[in-house]
Amino acid sequence: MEQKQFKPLDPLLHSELRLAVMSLLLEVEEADFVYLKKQTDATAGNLSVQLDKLSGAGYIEVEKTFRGKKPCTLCRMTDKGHEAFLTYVDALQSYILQANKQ
Amino acid sequence: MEQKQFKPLDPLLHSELRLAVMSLLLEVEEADFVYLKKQTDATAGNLSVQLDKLSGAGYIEVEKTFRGKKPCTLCRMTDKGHEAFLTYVDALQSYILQANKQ
DNA sequence: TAATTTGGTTTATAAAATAAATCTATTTAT
DNA sequence: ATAAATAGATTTATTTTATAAACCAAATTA
Repeated sequence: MEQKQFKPLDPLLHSELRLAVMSLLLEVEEADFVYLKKQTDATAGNLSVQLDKLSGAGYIEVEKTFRGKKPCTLCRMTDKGHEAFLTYVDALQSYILQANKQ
Repeated sequence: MEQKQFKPLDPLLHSELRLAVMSLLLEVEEADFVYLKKQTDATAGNLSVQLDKLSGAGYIEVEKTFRGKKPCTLCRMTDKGHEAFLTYVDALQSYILQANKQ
């Protein structure tokens, strides 16, 4: 799909949960595991895996700290992630633009 | 992800190739296999599978005819598919709206 | 002190995407 | 006429992803 008409969709972002996480991190700049889990309504296992992928791609930074005695996993979007997200949103337009005109 | 903030994304449409096909069928109302293959730059195998899924969901109609002596697979979007596509595009907005504002 | 809850990770399973192989019929070249 | 190549796909196999289930350690509650 390297055609003119449709721009390729970054597979790392073209996932419901990862997209939701990135969307949240764009708003808040920093969020912990529990917050992300609640906002996305994801299971902990799924969230853990998807955060790993985003982190592995360098789209988010993950910092493991403690809040009091409990572990606390903090996430924030990197510049690279920010750029990738904007590129993804732009690419999406090539698929849905005429639908918006309906 | 049945939360208020993020609307669920129809898994049948949340696929690069199926989304591209639907996007094309929204424009042209009717297209054959070869045209869809060229416009999406997909492999024939992949396209065949994804057309089956869209057809199985009732999002497109597939008519097998002949053009001269060669087989010709015609596709068009159904009302159900049209509705699903618009709903999908609307749901997407809940993930990417703030990005558009950047 | 025995459950239960919190905050996760790891492993296993199911589903999806992609690629490779195959098939039928038709052209084109020999 | 026959072999090789092309068109238009489908089927099967492989890889990748997503999801769910199981698990773990520490902390809290009963």
